[in-house]
Amino acid sequence: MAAPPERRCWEREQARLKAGVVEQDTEEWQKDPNFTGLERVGGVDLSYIKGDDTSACASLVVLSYPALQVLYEDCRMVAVTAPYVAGFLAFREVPFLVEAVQRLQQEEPKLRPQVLLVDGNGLLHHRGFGVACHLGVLTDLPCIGVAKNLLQVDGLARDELHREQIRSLQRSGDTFPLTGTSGRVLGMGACWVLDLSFLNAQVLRSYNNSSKPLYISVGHRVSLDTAVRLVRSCCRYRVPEPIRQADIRSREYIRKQLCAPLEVRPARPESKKEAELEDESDA
DNA sequence: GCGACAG
DNA sequence: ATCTTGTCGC
Repeated sequence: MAAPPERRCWEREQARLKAGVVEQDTEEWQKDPNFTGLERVGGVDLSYIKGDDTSACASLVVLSYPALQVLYEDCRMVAVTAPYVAGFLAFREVPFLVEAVQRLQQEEPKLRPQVLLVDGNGLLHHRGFGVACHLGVLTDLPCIGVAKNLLQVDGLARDELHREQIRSLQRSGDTFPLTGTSGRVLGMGACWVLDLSFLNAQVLRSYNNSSKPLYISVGHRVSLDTAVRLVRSCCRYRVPEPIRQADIRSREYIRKQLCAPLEVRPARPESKKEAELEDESDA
């Protein structure tokens, strides 16, 4: 659990970093209706092991645009220290994501993404500084927050109004603003994978009832409008391709990681020859 | 005061 | 985040 002193420390850091957030388009391609000039879109994600709250796999992928082919992939096991607390996700995940970006810039500078899609929120956050803002400021990359669930902040909740917005969305086929009690638009809800015309009416109805929107918000150096347009153009399925690929690959990496120790472990308690065995099996 | 709460 | 089976349709 997060003790009060730690929490105050976090908030101090957030306040400091927030001063660096840019909520406007800063790149030329962002102002183009077709994103001319955009060639690489990055996605980041962490996957966790079921009962283990310290081991995770951090992944960063870079996709070509607009083809959305994987150009770069980096998966790495990391030791998570901060617990998951809603509103403090950045302090749990961001350090490893920053490392991944730095590794990419050092090893494959030509593959540096021009924008990052982040699993989580940006301005749609209790203090207007979610993980997407955090990562954007620390890497100086344009970032967009894409959450699969609504973080209830500033009066936003999964209430009747929210459900009605989702229903109306399926008629207009577009997006709806996430307006807080303060009157400020913190992000946009969207659900584009609605092309279910091939289903019969019965199934279509149940599918619509269970369909969930995406929650898109500004992270850094991008306008909300551009963020929504870009995420939409990256969606083959509900989750935009960069994040989806990062998610798939980090999960797969963990799955293999989980199997590996089982082959070595039952060998023997002696430690000397274990290193040799591991060397051989790795090669 | 209690509950709700991105991944 | 993670645990899980089948089922339906292209």
